[in-house]
Amino acid sequence: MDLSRLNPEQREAVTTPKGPLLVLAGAGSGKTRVIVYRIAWLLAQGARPDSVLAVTFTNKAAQEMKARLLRLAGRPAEELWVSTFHALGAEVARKDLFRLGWPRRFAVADAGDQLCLVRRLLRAVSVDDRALDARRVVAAISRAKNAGVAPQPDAAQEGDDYQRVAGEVFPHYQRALRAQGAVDFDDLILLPLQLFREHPEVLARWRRRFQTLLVDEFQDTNAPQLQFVQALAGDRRDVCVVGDDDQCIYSWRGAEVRNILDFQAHFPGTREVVLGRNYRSAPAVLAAASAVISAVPERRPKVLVADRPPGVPVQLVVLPSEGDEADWVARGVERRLQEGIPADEMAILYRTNGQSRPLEESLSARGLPFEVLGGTEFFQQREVKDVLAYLKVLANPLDEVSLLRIINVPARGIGDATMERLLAHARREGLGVQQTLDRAAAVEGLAPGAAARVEAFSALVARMRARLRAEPMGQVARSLLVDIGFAEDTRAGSRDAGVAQARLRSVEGVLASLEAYQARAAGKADLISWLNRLSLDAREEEQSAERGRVALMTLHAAKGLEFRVVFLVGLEEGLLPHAGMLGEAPNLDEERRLAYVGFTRARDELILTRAATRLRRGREVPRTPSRFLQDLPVDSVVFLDLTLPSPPQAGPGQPSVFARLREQFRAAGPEEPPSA
DNA sequence: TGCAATATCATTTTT
DNA sequence: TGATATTGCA
Repeated sequence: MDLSRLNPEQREAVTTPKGPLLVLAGAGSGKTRVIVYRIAWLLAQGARPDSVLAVTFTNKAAQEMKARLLRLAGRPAEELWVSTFHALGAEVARKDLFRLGWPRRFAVADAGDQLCLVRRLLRAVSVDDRALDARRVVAAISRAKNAGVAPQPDAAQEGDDYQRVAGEVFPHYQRALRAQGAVDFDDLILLPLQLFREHPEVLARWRRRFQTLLVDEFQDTNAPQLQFVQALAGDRRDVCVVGDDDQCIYSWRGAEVRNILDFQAHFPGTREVVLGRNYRSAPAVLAAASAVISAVPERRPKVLVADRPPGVPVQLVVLPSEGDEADWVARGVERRLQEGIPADEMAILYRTNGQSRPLEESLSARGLPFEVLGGTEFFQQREVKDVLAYLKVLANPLDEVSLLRIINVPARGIGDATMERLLAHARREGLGVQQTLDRAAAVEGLAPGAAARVEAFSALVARMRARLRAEPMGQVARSLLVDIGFAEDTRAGSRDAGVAQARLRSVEGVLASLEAYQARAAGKADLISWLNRLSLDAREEEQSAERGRVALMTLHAAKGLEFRVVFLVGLEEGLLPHAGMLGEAPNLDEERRLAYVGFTRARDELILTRAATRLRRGREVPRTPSRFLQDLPVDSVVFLDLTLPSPPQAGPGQPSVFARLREQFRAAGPEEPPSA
């Protein structure tokens, strides 16, 4: 085992004997390297590869880690279990969830399913759903579940309507999920925990299976995830966790920085190693990043020591509009490509997914190779959702949410009135929706024509399910879409032939992914596992496949990655830091950590941009520079103002740093101070 | 019931 | 602005 490429701290972390170990690793200090080497070292010490479990936060990180392990440790690494919390939870659930009353093949409800379900329940509970944002109800339910508390209807907190509504809907929500044989994302952690509690033999089995645990990005774990780790670790307590409190960016999802800061308390006797030498970033990048993060009050102060020769300074550029911003970034990408920097060594990062569009347009216009990572747009297209709903219905007869979605898509004469009667009948008779459909003729008050259409639909579904048992599922899916005239309907429904084409291409993408899975899984491919995989691990193919492209992604998605050149766009108030949801104060410290994560992705060059105006709801709105820019160290940053000259308006109460920026702008040429 | 015109209204991050 | 919900009409 060659440890010569590690520094003393890294070596200590890698070779610390078994037992609880906390590695506090600053950005770029070789965190992943330490985990990978430690695993290799454990194997060299005689650990069985299949007894080692490494947990990461995202699938991207898991794949990356696995690849590095294969390079370092060779064949044995194939047996290692590298997984995300949720994928691991799904695996535990898959084996034993039936003990808690779920069907053996349960489905994972994704965000869209949750939303539809909650909407339906809100209506059923007859809370006036108009005034309520179902998404916030979903969020409130999730928050309460992860806090380990059922949402309380008797709101002690009168202030929060959503908490009250969530409390009211929650029991129905849980019941409905289970009735559909489904679990949500939170359940993928919570239900295994319940299994562990109520069926000790299940826990014992998994403890026997995994002798050694390693967890990356531990600062982003929430309470149930910590419990999960504790449960698996047992008395053996051979747990190594790695993380950086400065990079905790998921507190909105219940992440507890305290999990890492109080690790000692959870695992007494923990050895601790601090990695503070930064191998990744040029000093100017590091200086900017440190300046921004050090304004966070509650953090473990740490100094990242740069280990590289000075590079180019960080650039901060102001442009007139978001279109100009995108163009300027695209030009920058083009220039660097010409200079020989590979496309996949560059990334464009932003706070929100919506910001990718102008960038995509500008890059396309120049014919530059890029890839948007992790965008949700694909799965939000109506056609994609419809097709997936069809497949879900085929896979899971209990999935009523999906059934209701597609029963009249394409329009087949089953309208609201018919559905009302069917659902009322089902409720009265205590029947499932599916059963009711099969015998629609028996439903009173239903026009014979309508009943016939319903039964025809029901027969279609039954026919497809039957074919699924004998034929490859990709083939069945295709023939289903032909049968229902999906393509024609899509074409008819969109004015523009090009748009229809694009939509059908998306659907083709879904089918292709299904067929790829089928080919990979050979004989034992089934629809439910594919769908669950899709929810757990969306877009896996694209992610690893695309090389040689500039990556576009959110700051959250960028965590754990690094690039030679990073463009971070939209450094404006309301965007970074984000304005948060109406009524809810944004967590400024978290936004700051997010900026820090973005900055520290850059190895050689960091380019920050902002636009003086941005289109918002079609209106051009003036923008204020991000407050984080005030903290940039002037001697590590060059400022560039590319807005059109206009009379400077010195607003009162401008922070003093803007005065300094203004000085620089004057010196640099055409000027325009950041507008207030 | 289905379609098209009109009104409304949005505004994070993700497993 | 552009996506979705709702309404009004055939």
